[in-house]
Amino acid sequence: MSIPYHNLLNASQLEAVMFSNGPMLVIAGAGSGKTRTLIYRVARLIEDGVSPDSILLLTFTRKAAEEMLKRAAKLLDARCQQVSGGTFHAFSNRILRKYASKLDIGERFTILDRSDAEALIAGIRKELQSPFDAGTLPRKHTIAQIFSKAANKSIEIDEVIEEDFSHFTHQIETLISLHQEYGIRKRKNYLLDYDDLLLFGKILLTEFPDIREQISSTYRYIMVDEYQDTNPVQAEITYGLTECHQNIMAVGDDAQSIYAFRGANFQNIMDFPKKFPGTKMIRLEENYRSTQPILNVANDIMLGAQNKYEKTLYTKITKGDLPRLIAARGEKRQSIYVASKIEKLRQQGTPLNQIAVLFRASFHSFDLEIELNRYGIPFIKVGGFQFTESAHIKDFIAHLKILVNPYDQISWHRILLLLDQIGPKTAQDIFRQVREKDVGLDGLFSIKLKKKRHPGLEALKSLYEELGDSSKTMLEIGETILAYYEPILGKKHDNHPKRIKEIEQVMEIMSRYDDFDQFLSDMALEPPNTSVKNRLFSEETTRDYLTLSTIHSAKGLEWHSIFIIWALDGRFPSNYSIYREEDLEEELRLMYVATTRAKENLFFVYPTNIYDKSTGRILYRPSRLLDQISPEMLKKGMV
DNA sequence: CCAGTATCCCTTTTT
DNA sequence: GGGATACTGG
Repeated sequence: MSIPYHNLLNASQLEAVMFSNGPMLVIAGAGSGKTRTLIYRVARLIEDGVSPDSILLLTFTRKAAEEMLKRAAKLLDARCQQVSGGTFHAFSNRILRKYASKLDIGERFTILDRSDAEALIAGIRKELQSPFDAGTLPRKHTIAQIFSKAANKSIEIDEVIEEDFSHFTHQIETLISLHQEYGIRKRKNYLLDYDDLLLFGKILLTEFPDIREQISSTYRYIMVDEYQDTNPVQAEITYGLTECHQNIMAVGDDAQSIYAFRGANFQNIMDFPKKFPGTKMIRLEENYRSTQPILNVANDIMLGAQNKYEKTLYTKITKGDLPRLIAARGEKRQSIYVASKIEKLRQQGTPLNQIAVLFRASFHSFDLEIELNRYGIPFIKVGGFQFTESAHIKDFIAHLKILVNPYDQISWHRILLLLDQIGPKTAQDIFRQVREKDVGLDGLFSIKLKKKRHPGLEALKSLYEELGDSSKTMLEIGETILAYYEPILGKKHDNHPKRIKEIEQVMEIMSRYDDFDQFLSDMALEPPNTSVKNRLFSEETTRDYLTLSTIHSAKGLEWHSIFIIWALDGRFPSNYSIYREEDLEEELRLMYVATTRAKENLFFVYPTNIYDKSTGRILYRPSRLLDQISPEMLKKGMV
């Protein structure tokens, strides 16, 4: 073997890397070299003659998978890049396209993102909302949340409502029929939401033994990263994938489970050895990332949790500065403190790409972004609103989507509402006609309406006439659509040059694809997620960016210096999550994840004298999640 | 049946 | 500060 594994890995890591066949569970504390272990195992398997395309690496984001395989390739050779990797959703999407006929879902189905799903729900909601109802139905956002929770936890709608939304119990009947109708409509029009991808993927693997065998003979070695954040459906998929050969390596850390809100259950980790008898258990506890003072704080934070496995992180890096807890008088001072401190760190030689500012919710960084601009500090922001969710991008993409799936009701609706003199009723009528004719996009050309002239509709017809009868490349199609859309955009928004630029960026991404199906899937499942860029610096002039990120999006990453802002009681944890024990524990784990991202410097910063609208109180106390930290382990300050 | 305006409510995290 | 809803005029 060419790689000197035993020189490069500690005993437990080595054991995991050398393990070959059968089930293995690696419980890996934060910073314990979990990613490293996965990478080395990929390399080791390939070096031992396992074919790279028989390995499947399931991770939380595509980026994580790509990053790992790139590192594996560096370690061994380019073969590692042939390993299949991605999210459960992306993997399900792949097998569903291939075996669509089995489930009768149409291989060119459309993936509904969250707002598409909500739009579909809103339509049905309107139809169902009768004047005889006692109250109004929950808003579309809430309804989608209920449906999604049911799907992800594999339970019924009424259970979810009784457990988490008991104030809607009186509307359970209506919500159940709304859910049924939602399912019918998706099926009829070849639409799948995020949850359907997993659900149908699971069905494929559990109810069709022949397909399960085909798939498992392709993928002989399954690796699942972040297993603590899988939900019951994903667990079923894992079981299905490995039933024939039992070659499964799951890696996770119960203390870092932060996705319970979407059905994840770290019970999956506990159940693993029961589900796979003879599981090899390996624990990685030595931390290679952070200094001991940082780990002390992290360990103390977890003291507050009831539901956990006793575990204490330790490191050989005993020296280091004490983490700081800074009170700032007001949000502005918080922003100024953070920005100036970052500037100072940069002057002392820490590159910006080694610094991150983390926060609980995406809007927490708004004020800081202004301050960073003032200081001329370039940054990228990860998490929160994606630019693919903004209206103009969705409009543009909708025009492409109906080329692939002409019965995509949501996209039709979007496109038609852009036109003058067409509102919800007319749009619905047009879609109904297209759908009933059942001749694909051609249905558009024989629409009959009461009004004689519809200039907008005529323009739309000629757009699709142009797109229909030629052998245009993807890019040319995009340009044609943009040319059509630009005047519409101009009428709707004042800042349309900026929006056009963003659409051009999307076309740039599109030009790297060979077919629309893949492009559209990726836009829904793995959109480019670095949204806001500091406009003072274009991408070309500097590669050194500060990172602003939600804690959720920072999972698995590390930086030299970390600032956790809005560490204010009432914001993190928010007032919503302090009532239920399990909610509060998830916040605690979230704080734990945030602190363990830091290698050398850690700053908790909170503004004081913040008026809270929802309670009418003034917030001034540091986060209760920090209460368990012994006073001597933090250096306190005020600015 | 569309489009514009006034009013009330809630405000997380992601595939 | 945005979204859903209700109401009004065309």
